[in-house]
Amino acid sequence: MATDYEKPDTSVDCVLLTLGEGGLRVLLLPRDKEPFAGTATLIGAYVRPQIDRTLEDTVQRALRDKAGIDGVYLEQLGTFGGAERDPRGWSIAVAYVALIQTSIADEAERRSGVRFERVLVGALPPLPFDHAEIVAAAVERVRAKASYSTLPAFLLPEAFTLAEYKQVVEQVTGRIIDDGAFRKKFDAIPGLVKIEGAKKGGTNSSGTGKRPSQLYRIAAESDRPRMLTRLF
Amino acid sequence: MATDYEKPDTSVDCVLLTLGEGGLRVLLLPRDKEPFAGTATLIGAYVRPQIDRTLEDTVQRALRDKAGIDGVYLEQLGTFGGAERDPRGWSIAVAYVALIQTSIADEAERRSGVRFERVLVGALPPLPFDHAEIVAAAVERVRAKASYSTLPAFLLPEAFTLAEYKQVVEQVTGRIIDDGAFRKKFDAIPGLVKIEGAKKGGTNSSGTGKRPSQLYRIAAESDRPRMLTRLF
DNA sequence: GGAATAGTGTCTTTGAGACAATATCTA
DNA sequence: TAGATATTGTCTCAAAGACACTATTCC
Repeated sequence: MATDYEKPDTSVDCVLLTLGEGGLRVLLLPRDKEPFAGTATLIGAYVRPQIDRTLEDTVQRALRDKAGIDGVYLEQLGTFGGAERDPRGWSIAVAYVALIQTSIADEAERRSGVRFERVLVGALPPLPFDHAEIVAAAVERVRAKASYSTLPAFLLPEAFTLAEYKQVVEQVTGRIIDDGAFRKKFDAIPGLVKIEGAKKGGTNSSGTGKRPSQLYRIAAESDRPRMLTRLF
Repeated sequence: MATDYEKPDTSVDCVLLTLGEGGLRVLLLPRDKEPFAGTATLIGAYVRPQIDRTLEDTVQRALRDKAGIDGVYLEQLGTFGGAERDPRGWSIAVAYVALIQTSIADEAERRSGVRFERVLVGALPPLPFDHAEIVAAAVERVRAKASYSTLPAFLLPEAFTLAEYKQVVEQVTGRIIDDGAFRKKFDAIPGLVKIEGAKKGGTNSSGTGKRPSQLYRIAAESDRPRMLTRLF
């Protein structure tokens, strides 16, 4: 034991992001305890030294226990601490971003009975504590990294087309990218590889796509996004 | 009070960086307590809810009390937590980077009697805890931001020449930049402004510079680095 | 063949880098 | 005026964006 002073409460909070109608969505769950019981919030947990060995352990435990989600891509976002952020007093929250594909969220709901509130990041309801600020930071981070890393791939299924990847980048950054330009860059991205085989149906809205398109996947050896020098 | 579980120790650690012979240097101080008493370490302090209102308060307090340094530019770096990093048990350290000009460090030493160990970031001695990892992250951060923000200005005196700024960028990034190219970009950087007046002596090693050069300073309204889209 | 999307090629413009030329100071 | 650094201008090359063109599939 290292100090005689009172210690702040320490927790983690996870901004769970996925794609949905209209773009990037945060997955929220109703709080089960006071204060703000019943209100939709980020998924979090207190750090429990007896159970967790690392901070990421705490996050994975929270996701597993509260959301039925296992082993996803995590990125530390920042730490929010102070006397004001929680009405109960001084607290520290280490915030993380998690990116999952939509089907994982669907499965989790089916298997563990949870019901996510999936809200567009641009239309957040009022959130308790400083969770609105945390979500804003998460969106900012994802937006930035969408342009210079392979992070968007973590929002997509294992196999995805170039058009789908492009659509994610466009949705997240809000910029429309020229198809030719995108394709040139895309081919050169390390960390993404072609899968031999094509895909039917196309990615368009009408559903009745014509020419099938090449599928890609994240290179096996990289379970985290590859950093690159400005792509799009 | 929010949990019945034991809480981890929570502290902040500050990577205090400055320029010196050979480039970027970390300022370390000998620890005054066990474990590792006497060993050079980062400047840190336990979070004290009774004293501090925010995490930055804790950092500023540590810098003031232990290093005699006041009100510097701070940037949160990341949070390091887990069961292994401190032999005393589970702990969390929120790490910050602080950039100061050399003269501030000199003054602090003169006024408060502390003696910094100023080590080149490329030649660190063995550091206790996970401080080596924290320093590495800090250097990485500064290196990256040197190219797309006005962060290097925080390592320089209030007034500096273009050549001095360029030298910082080169020292930090390790790349040599063409003078003409640098100048074109530099002129366009918002957040830096000309001071009407020149400077004698030049910036060269021989000391006997010839033509004086224009001085610049950080624009008054910005006490933090301006983010830009890739400069150098 | 027509419709619709996938993928390629080309042209133009922009900007970075290399480097030459000029400017301004001190001694 | 010589020497040294500051500052500007010009040329070249490569990448980015716009956009036209070809390819492949389903109906």
